[in-house]
Amino acid sequence: MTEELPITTSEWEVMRIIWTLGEATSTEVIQLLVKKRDWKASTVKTLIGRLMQKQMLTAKKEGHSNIYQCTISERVAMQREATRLFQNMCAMKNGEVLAQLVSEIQLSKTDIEKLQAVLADKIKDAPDEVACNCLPKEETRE
Amino acid sequence: MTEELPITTSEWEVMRIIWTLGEATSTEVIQLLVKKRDWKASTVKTLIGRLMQKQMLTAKKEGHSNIYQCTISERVAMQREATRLFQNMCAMKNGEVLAQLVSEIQLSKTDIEKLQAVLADKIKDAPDEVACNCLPKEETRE
DNA sequence: AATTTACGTTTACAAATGTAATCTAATAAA
DNA sequence: TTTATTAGATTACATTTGTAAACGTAAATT
Repeated sequence: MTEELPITTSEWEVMRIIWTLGEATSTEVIQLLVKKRDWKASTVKTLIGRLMQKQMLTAKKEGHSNIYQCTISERVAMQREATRLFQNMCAMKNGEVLAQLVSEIQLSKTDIEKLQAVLADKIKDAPDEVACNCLPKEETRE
Repeated sequence: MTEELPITTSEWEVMRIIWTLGEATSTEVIQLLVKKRDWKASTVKTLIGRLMQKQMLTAKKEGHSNIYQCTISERVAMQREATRLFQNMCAMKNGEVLAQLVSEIQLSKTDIEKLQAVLADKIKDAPDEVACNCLPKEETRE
């Protein structure tokens, strides 16, 4: 039973650091975020505390202090956010939005090739159009 | 100076209905959301009120009641959300996440072709890899 | 005309979030 | 060993969000 508590925007900053470092002490996280976000040390401590409660982080004691690790991979967390977002938006417009997004963000050659492969496969049984799912039922404007 | 107030998840439900209908009375929105989300009429009214404050909706008087319209297009709103999301996540992993996303969501043939065109163009000057931007500066783990 | 209903506005209230100060116990420095 | 510093835990507090009831006035019904 994986917990589904959402990670907030601020908490996300903390997670990114620990994901990237693999593990980290509060001091390390604080240093980086004080620089990046201009937060007070307390703020970062609070966020770490909340992430512990949400079980997004675990800590192993190292003398007096803790070393924190993430309980979920960055990939999985990102995937969840992205999927959740698109599921809450109009299915009919997802394609266009995605196209625009793809054109905006940085992608490596490898990323692009992977995307091309996925698309080449997907186009085989793609529908001619995707219906809008913004209204419940088949309520239509009369 | 377009206002940048974020639309919350609940408010988003209201917007989707009005976007789809083009314009709508509170009664219409209430009917649909009571059905879809099981909210009380009051709740929907509150959300409409907040969206008015955030200037995401405008109203034209029609007798006693109002007819609401969105001040921003669904496409643009979706685009913003999607862009904002990806900008807050690891640039290095965006590609993989996107690939997974593309494989999961519904896309029409046309959508796919559009994506393919974007990618074909983009691959020309794509970098070999995209750097992780989760840490500020060039702090590296020593 | 009297009454009920509908619609917009105001008020309510708990939980989540952003941001932080303070307290306490342990460790390091003097 | 006394003192200063650190690190985690507790408390704080304003704003936003989710969810809704109550209120006042215009409109529709009786």
